[in-house]
Amino acid sequence: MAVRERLSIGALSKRTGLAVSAIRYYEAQGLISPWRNPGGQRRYQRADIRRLSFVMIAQQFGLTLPEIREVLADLPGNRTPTPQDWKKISINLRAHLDQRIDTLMRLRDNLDGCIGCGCLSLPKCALYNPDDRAKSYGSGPRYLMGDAPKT
Amino acid sequence: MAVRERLSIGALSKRTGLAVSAIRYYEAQGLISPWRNPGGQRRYQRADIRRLSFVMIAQQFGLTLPEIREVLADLPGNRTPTPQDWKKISINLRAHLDQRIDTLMRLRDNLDGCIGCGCLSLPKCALYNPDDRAKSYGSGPRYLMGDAPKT
DNA sequence: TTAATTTCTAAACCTAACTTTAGGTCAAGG
DNA sequence: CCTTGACCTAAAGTTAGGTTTAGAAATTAA
Repeated sequence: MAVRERLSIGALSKRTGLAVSAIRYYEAQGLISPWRNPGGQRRYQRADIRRLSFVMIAQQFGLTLPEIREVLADLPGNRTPTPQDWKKISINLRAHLDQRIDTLMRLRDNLDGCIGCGCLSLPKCALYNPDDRAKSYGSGPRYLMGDAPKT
Repeated sequence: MAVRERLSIGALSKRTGLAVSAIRYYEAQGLISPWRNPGGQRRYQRADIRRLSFVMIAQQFGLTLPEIREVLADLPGNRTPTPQDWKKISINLRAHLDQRIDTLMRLRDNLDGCIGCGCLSLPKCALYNPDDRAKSYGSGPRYLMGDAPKT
């Protein structure tokens, strides 16, 4: 409730390590909603430090910003995650992570079977399994990722 | 040596599943170097099917196109990998993959230790370890990835 | 021989997640 | 009061890995 509860964007930047421009960008993406002081400058609560920390951690787990926004939006009153919220969320993050690890480990197993084979035959080689490709826009040939080109 | 050894870009596209535009793009990135017929059209060898297969597989291992180019460039005569080359290369790819898996597994271990904690304190939380961040341009706050912004 | 495919180049566009820039406003210290 | 330094917005730029488009030339099929 004290005056120092209200952080400027620069102060929040220092506390979280995020660039000021990144914080504004997250706002544009609907991840955080500060209010404004009479002069039009953004003012944040202390809880927003945790909110942004959550965003950064969730990114490490491979969530996109829209996905993170949804997780946050599902919290009652769109609040910053409490320890109780965090418990539920982290179980989901773990599933996310497990899947990524699993995919990579299968790839590794296949590689072990292929060392020395060198066939690189696309129809036959277990190493080339499009189903296992990490799905992401902007990386890797999209054609093979289920997004066929026009011609 | 027969005439059918010389593939057009469309034929190569069908054999590899890559879009024609992707093949041209790889050429611009120095991953493949076809010669031209009298009319100026690209002509490829059969070995180029394997070369592109290698590119696709290496991408799954998380190598960037410049990295793949270097691997290929290290081969004598910049040739397409033979089974012998492949053996050496695949041992390197495995190390690459092991590291990625290791990073994710450490993240998972930390998450397990944190479920129910919910502190989300950046200075203290093991979940927030910038060293473990996947390094990639265009994703994630660059500031924390060692690429400090101007202001 | 003509029509239909392919192919060619160069440049613009796409996504995600930001950063940079330009031109102006606000706030705090001396 | 005045000068910094922090902040504001909107738009454009960045990166990787491609795709799309436009207009022209080559090739193939009928």
